[in-house]
Amino acid sequence: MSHTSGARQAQKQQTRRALLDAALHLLEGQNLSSLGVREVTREAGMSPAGFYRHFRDMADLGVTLVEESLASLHGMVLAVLAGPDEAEELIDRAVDVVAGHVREHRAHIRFLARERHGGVRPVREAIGAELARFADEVAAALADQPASAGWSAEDLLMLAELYVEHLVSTATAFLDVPEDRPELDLRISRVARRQLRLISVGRRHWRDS
Amino acid sequence: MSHTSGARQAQKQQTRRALLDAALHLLEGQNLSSLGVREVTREAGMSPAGFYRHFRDMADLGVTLVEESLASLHGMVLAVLAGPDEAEELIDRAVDVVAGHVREHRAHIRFLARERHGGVRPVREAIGAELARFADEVAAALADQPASAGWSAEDLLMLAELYVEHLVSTATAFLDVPEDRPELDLRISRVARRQLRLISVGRRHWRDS
DNA sequence: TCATTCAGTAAACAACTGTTTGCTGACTTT
DNA sequence: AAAGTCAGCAAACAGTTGTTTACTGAATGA
Repeated sequence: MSHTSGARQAQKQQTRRALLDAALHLLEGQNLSSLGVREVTREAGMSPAGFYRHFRDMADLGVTLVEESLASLHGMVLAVLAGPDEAEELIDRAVDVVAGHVREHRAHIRFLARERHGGVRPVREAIGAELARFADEVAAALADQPASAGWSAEDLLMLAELYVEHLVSTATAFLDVPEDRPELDLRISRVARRQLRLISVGRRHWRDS
Repeated sequence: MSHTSGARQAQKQQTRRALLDAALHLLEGQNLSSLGVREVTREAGMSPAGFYRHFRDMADLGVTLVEESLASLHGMVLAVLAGPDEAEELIDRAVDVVAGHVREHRAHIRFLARERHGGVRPVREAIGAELARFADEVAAALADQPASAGWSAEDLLMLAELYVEHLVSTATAFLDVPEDRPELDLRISRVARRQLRLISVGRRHWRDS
């Protein structure tokens, strides 16, 4: 077994990163299914053949990007859940965290939105599976809240899925804001907060049909 | 001005349709940004040059597909809204209509889901603009319901956007069901109904914070 | 020090791409 | 019946593509 750190491995990781960054950059303007090996290596400043020292093919690189993107997204979900239990505060915090996350990881989030239903099967499935995992985590967190007393596991999951779906759609809404109209961010935040509040009202009155 | 019907125009429309169908078929497995002119004409059984008698380029064909797809989707939205006012019935009806629509227009709906955040700007924008129009229509329909008494226009729109977003995500959930697991449709319907019910509970208790 | 490993390269492969050109022949108009 | 229109075609254009091959030379391990 070879060491993972050495001048050798370090160099390799560095050009691997260059490939991933080049791909991520190019993917801001196109889909993974139209991204070419030569295109990426050209952008990364290396020869086409070098690509195959790191990835089997483009779908392989895509799956790696999914893992990266979802790792940061996962951090965000945990950050939201770790907040206060009180509904109002939690909602404000959640929307702010999403807005900040999109601002700081634009390319990754765009990639996820674009490839979630995109034309590359393994990538699509990796995203779907991970979003399902998020929903499970959210459901588990909800179960710990006092407001969930008397809720069935099934209903908790359906609520969690509603939250995750809302999170995703809010994130993509932020994404679609043109660079020159940053004031739209405020409207998105306001609407998202109200929608979450409405859902939380529904949650509070769920039992008395 | 030439007649729109004549043996001439009829033939033209027919091969135009063949091109659109061929594209729609190929787009089940890839993104518009990777779809080639030659690929489409080959599938449609004609020569590459013929393509340009009908479309300026692929993005142009894509926008045409958006119009088609959204026309049928629009019909669906109207069908949902035209139902009974009573919440419970309306929810059941809405979910059934979505399920049926996805079953009957799979390729169109998949295309919309795939290109909504896809890499072809004009297509993306056409979809976004039309979804916004749907939200406006839903908001207008909501305004006519007695349950909306005392609601501001802004809140009605935020509720309508929540509904539209939920409709879209339900439709894509149906899409992702593998051909050999049709029993999953039932779970999706059940969850979607409960989520809509929860939202409608929130709506009913919205005013008393 | 010397042999080995291996990330990155240059070159070549056949196959593919979008688009333009001039043409043909069936339809349409006069 | 003659003249005109125009959808679809074959061929050619200059590129591009993914992938394999044999190679180089610096980092590694003995």
